[in-house]
Order: sequence, then C-alpha cells, then structure tokens
Amino acid sequence: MSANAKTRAGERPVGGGTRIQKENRTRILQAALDVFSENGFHGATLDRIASQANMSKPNLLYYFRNKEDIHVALLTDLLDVWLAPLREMRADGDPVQEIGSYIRRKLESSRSFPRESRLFANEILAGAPHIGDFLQTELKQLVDEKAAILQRWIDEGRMAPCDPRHVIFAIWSTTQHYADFSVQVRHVLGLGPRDKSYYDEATTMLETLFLGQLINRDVPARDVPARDVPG
Amino acid sequence: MSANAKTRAGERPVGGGTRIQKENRTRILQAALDVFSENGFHGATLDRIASQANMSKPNLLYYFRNKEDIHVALLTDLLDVWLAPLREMRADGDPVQEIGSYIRRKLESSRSFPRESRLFANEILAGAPHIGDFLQTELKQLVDEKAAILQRWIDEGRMAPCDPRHVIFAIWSTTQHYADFSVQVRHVLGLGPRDKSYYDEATTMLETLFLGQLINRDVPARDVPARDVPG
DNA sequence: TATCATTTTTACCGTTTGGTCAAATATCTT
DNA sequence: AAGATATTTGACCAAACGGTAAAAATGATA
Repeated sequence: MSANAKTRAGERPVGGGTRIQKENRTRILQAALDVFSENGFHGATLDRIASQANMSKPNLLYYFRNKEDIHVALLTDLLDVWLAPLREMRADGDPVQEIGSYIRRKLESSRSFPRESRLFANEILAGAPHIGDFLQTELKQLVDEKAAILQRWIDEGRMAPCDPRHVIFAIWSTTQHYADFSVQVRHVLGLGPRDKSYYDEATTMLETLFLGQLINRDVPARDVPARDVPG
Repeated sequence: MSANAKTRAGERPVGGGTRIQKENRTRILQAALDVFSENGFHGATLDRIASQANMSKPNLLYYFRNKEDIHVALLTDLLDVWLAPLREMRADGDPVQEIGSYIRRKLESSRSFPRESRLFANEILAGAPHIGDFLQTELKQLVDEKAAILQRWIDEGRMAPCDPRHVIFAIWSTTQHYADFSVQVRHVLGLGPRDKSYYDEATTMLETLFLGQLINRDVPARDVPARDVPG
C-alpha cells in the first residue's frame, strides 16, 4: 500500500530518479549557477533562476525543496572541481616542475569555470555559512598534506623557509583573481567585456613570480645596461 | 520666501550640513559598513542597518535617499583608502625596496580595513555596477603610471620581462586575500574566529615570494643536505 | 486504451523589504 | 519665550519574494 505513494523529486531518491528528473535537475543547476554567480545568494531570485531554466517557479520547486537546497547542491558539486588541481600535486617531483604545473592547472580552472569560482568566492565572502565544515576538515586536511610536501622541499634547502600553507594561499589568490575580479582586470587592461586574452600574460607572469625569477637581485642599482628602448 | 524651505539632509547640502547631520551620517555609514560587508548589497536590509545604527528606518532615510545611496557613499569613501598604498610607490627607489614596502602597506591595509576590503570585493564580484567608471579611468590611469615604473626596472634588467600590470594584480590578490577570504584562511590554519595572528607569516612569505627568494634553483635535485628532521 | 504515477501549471498566501507621509518632537535663533 | 527650522517617529503601503495547494496535463505501463 506504499505509505509514500506520492513521490517528490525534491527528496532525491537514492537511485537518481527518472530521465526527466536528471535532465531538469541539471537544467536548473546550470541556470542557478548563472544567476547565483552573477548576483550572489541574496541577489538571486527563484523567479530569475526559473526563467533562466525556461521553467515555472513551482515546477522548479518540484525538483528542489527551496532556494538554499539549490545553492548547497551547486556548492557540493563545486568542491571536487575546486580541489582537483591541488590533489594532483606530487611529492616526487621537483619544486619548479610541481609548482609550475599547479599554477597552470589553477589558471586553467579559472578560465574554464569562472562562474564556479565566483560562486565559491561569494560563499567565502559571506562567511562560508554552508561549507564551513568542508573548510575545516576536508580542505584543511588536503592543505596540510600538500604543505608537508613543500615543507620537505624547504628542509632540503630547495625552498626558502616559510609556512608552506601561505604559499598555497598565494597560488589560490593570484589564480582565482582572474576569475573573481575579471571585471577589474579587464577594465584596468582596457579590454572588452568578454575578452580573456590576458590569461597568457598572467600565466607567464605567475610562473616567473613563483619560480623566483621575477626580481634579479644581482643587478645592483641605477645605470641601465643599454637597451634598445629609447627615452 | 525660499522656494525650498524644507531642507532634506538626504540631499547633501554643499557645506556639509549641521553637527547632527555629520554625526548621524557617520553613524549610519559605520553601521552600513558592518552590514554590507557581512551580507553583501542584496543581503543587507535597511532595517538591519538602522538597528545597527540605533536609529529608526525612516530617520535613516532622512539622511540617505535610499539604500543604493548609502552603498555608493561607502564605496566612494573607500576608493581613496584603496588607492593610497599604490600611490606611494616611488620611481626613484629600487625594486626590492619599493615592492617590499608596497606589499607591507597593502597587508597592513587588509589587516586594518577588512570590512572595506570585503565591501570592495563584493562590488567587483557583482560586476562593479557602481564603480565601473572609476576602474576604467582613475584606477587604470594610476596602474598605467605605476606599471611604467616597473617597466623601467624591467628595461634596466632588474626585473624579468613581463607585463608589470599583472605584477600589481598579483600583489592586490595575495594581500587582499587575507581580508576577503579570512574565514577560509582561519579554517585551514585551524585558528579561532577572530585570530589574525597569521599576518606575520603572510608578510614574511609574500616578501620572500615577490623578492624572488622563494625558490632556490641552485640546489639541483634529490638527496637531502642532512637536516635534523627525522622520517 | 485504461490506469496509475509523474510532471507541469494556475492561482494564491504570508512575509519581508524598500520606501513614503504626516504628525510629533527636539533644536536653534532672535 | 516664541517662532522657525531641523530631526525623529509611528503608521502605513505597494511590490517582490519564497513558498504552497490542488488541479490539469503528460508520460509510462500493462
């Protein structure tokens, strides 16, 4: 007699649901990613998400119980993508190689998933109300693990002594900057609203920076060693 | 006969207004800074701002015509503070000195004005709807000007060839990270909710990084030069 | 094709929110 | 103290918002 005859897609049946449910879920999440990443949680409305998904609001609420559930679903999906580049860092490589390729992976991630990056940034800025747990457990664990690799390199004299976790912070901030603050980057560089051409320059610069070749301390001071630049 | 007998504080009289007006304006702006920086523009409500300022909502709206005006007023005040550290960069110093002290100023700014930093970050994340002009004109101009100084150092062979504007971006992102993403930083480091002790480590690390001493490429590979770390 | 579960829509509700208005109160000036 | 001006408040409003209920439509199944 099935006490729960009336199924509700919003309750996430274990098996994943019907074909229509899967389709509509992803449609909703795609639309929600657009709207949340552009307006933040409070700036986003169910009406806008629904219309972006070509769907009525009650229909949307048939698949997700409420606004927060959509947000949490997006964040949860996000975390794997977010962790992936760091997970790939190997202990048996050398610093130049490993840090260089980590930077490239992170920049590529910013270029490919700017909406996800902004969603994450918004959540952190708001005080991480939904993923505080994740930060304190899973993320902290991974960072500690990878920081130990860097610490090893420090002990070997291949890196300067410093808290390696801050090195990771620096890579996060510089690379994500190009997704989260892209408006500022483009305005300062004088680029158009969709122009992402700065990523190549950014890659060059960040590799140079993190591989310790930005500043040449051997050139003492003053007096230019004749360059072909006039003026 | 004075066609405008009824004065409205919200219309910003040129002279600055009465004593009470000045007091209440700053009270409101302080409260609004708290609320906006914690919840973003859409997450903030006039009721919360008013109660934070120990003031009724209609009274608040006597001093500012609407919510957006408060936000714009905060942003406008902010921009000077935001630009100050970069403005101080001198052309006649040397790279190590100038970049080092710029980083320290920026970090100090993050530590002292985290709410302002988050307000700014929120505005950029939202697409800079209110300060797009500022970014394209005033900020771009200043960056171009200071980038020219860095370019000079590059031409002199004292810095690696790269787009110096991206160097500035890197300094912005790494330093502001400690204000905007402080929740993440604290959770990963395992610190309490108000602990800012990480700023010293951050300063050390960022100076090392930007002054090109993070990685020692002279130490070739493998085989540890005997350290007192077991395992 | 009849039956049943799933999906979608229409109409609606209670609350919150940004904002107004007119009256009441405080402050300043003479 | 009186009058004018500046400030504060309580009552209120329309729109937007998150969310619900129930019926209608669609799809699956036998």
